[in-house]
Amino acid sequence: MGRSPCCDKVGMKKGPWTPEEDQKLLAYIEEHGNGSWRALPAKAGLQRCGKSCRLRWTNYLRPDIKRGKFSLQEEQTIIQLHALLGNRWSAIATHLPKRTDNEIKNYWNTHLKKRLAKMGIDPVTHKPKNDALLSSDGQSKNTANLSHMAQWESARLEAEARLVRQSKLRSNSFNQLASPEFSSASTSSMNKSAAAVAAPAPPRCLDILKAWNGGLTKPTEAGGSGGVGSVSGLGGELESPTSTLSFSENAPPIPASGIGESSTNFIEFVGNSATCEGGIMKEEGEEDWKGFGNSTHLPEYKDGIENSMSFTSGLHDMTMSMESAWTPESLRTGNEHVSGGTFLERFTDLLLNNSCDRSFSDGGGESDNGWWWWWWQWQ
DNA sequence: AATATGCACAACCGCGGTCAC
DNA sequence: TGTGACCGCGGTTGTGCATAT
Repeated sequence: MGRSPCCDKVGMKKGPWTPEEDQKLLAYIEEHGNGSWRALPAKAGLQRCGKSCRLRWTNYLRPDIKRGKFSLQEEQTIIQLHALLGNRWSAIATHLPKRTDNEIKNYWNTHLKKRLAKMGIDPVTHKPKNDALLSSDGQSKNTANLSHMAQWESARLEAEARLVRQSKLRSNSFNQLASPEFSSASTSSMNKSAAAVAAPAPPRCLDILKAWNGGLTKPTEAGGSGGVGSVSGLGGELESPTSTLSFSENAPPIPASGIGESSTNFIEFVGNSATCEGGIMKEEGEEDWKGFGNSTHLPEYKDGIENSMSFTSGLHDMTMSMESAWTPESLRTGNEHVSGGTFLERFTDLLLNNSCDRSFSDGGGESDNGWWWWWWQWQ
């Protein structure tokens, strides 16, 4: 469809924002919230178009924005999510609390993309440019599975991103207070309407990615039998690393109200930050995701999945297709290669595990390339 | 010291999706 | 149901700073 530019009015200022303009915008949003962006500039006394104001607010002035260098953990998250979602920056941003989609996009374009390219990895497909590495049968099978998983996760992550957006909207309209982190921030003087746009707690998908990668790739630390054992450790009820397949068959039927009034469920799901910690928020310890199969944790995720699944039939269809593609047998088959380790397995393993050992990275900047260098050496 | 080049990031532009009328 | 307004997203451009020559 498209539409004509909103800022073609004569006299609209463009270009960098001045501190005075920032102050005006902040003051207005503090006072009135950020309702209609189109009407906002006139009311706030700004010679800007609404779009420009919105951009300035969401990308710069918003109180819940973390600025500065991306951590290794954040880098890994971006890379993994980009592999799944592609350039869906807003969806990726929902899993990186306090980072904006614009910031992530810029960081990808200026740092990560180049780094991957340097390493001979296609930043679009996330595969090595020399695909000979993946030519053996088992690896092909694993790659096929990974592709299916990626498709499914992609759909689900997108759904989650939409949930977050919905949650944002709703919390905005109800003027609810945001997360404790926000309320304790230096900008605590911001009123409720401003606080309402603070980022919600991150969804749990990173838990799943980690559990998936961990289950597939991580040998048991107690000297167990490796990947297969790890998967079984996730529990018989969790045959798929993403835990969805068995749910689609065994889960109790979703109540009609759960579908018809799904938005309520979504908000509960998204807002339940307590169970989201296992993801990117938990940089220290990282213990939760390892215990993903824990019966106390599982139902919560299960609920989330069900809610997500009720969100879109497309997602459900994807799950159905996954059931044929990702069977327990295929999982086990895939894990036969764990001892040797396929490229993708080891790659994601490194992505996830090296983050715990900061000595690999961050201190050395570009020169030592951190875990990338480690991975490169392994090649 | 002056200029050229590269880099990082903020901001803009145009389009698609959604919603109200 | 069709239309237009609004919002949000992703791609692109512009600007300022840092480094190299």
